[in-house]
Amino acid sequence: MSAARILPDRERGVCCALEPELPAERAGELAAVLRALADPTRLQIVLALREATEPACVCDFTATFGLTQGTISHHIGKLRDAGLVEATRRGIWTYYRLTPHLPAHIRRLVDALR
Amino acid sequence: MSAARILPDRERGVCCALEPELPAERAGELAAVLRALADPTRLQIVLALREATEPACVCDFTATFGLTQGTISHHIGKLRDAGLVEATRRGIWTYYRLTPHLPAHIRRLVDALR
DNA sequence: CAGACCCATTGACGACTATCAATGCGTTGT
DNA sequence: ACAACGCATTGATAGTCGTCAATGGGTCTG
Repeated sequence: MSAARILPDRERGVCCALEPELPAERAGELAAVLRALADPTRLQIVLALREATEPACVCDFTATFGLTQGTISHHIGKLRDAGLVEATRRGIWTYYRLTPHLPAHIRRLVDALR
Repeated sequence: MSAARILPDRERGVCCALEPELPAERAGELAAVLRALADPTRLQIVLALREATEPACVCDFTATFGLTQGTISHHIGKLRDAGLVEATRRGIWTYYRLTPHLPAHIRRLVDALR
C-alpha cells in the first residue's frame, strides 16, 4: 500500500492557473464524439458494428433493444452526425457500418470500449 | 481503393436480431462514464489531472476555463460521481486527482483520450 | 471573535435529450 | 397500379444538463 502522496503546500489566495491539455476546438470535437457514445443504446450499436462482419440495418436493432424504429433511427442519426457511422442505401435497406479509417485518436477511443 | 464491401442479400420482412455485445448493466455503467467525459470542461479537467504531477484544486480550474467556481465544483462533482476523480481535504483546500487503480476497462478509456 | 478564504449546495433558467406515435417518402414485389 | 416494406422526419412530452448568482459551512489568520 502507501500510495500516500504528499500534498503540495499552498499559499492562501494563490491558485495555479493550469494550461488546458487540448486546444478548445479539439476538446469540443472529442467531447462531441464522447457525447455520441454516452448512451447505452448507441454504445451497443457501435460495439455491434465494430465486431460485425456484415453491415447492419435499422431493423436489426429494433428487436435487440426493444425500442421503436423511429428511436433507433434517431440514435443512428446521432452516430452519423458524430462521424462514427456510415450509411449505404441499397434498395429498401440502408446498411450501416463503422466509419472505416476514422481519425487515429477517435479510432483509439472506439477500440478502448469494452 | 476498393474497400467496396459486398452488401448482404436480404429477404423482405426478415431482420437479423443482433446480440448485444455487452450485458445491459455493463453498457449502462460504461455509458455513465462516457457521459461524465462528454463535456469539454470535464474532459479537460480529466486530461489535466491525468498529466498532473500534483493534485489540483477547484480554484486552479476556474481561471483556466473562465467559469464560475460553482460551475467547476459542479463538474468535478460529476466526475466524482462517475468514480473518475478522488478528493482529499486538507485544511482550506480540497485536492483532486484521478482515481488511482481504476478498473482496467475504464483506465483504458481514459488513456485513449487525446 | 471577526474577517478572509475555499468549496459545496441551492434555486432558477434556457437548452438539449430520449422516447413514442404518427406521417411521409422511396423502393420492391404482385 | 397497388400494397407492403424499410427508413427518415415531425410533433409532443418528460426528463436531464450547463451555467450563474447567491448562500452556507468549514478552516485558517490576525
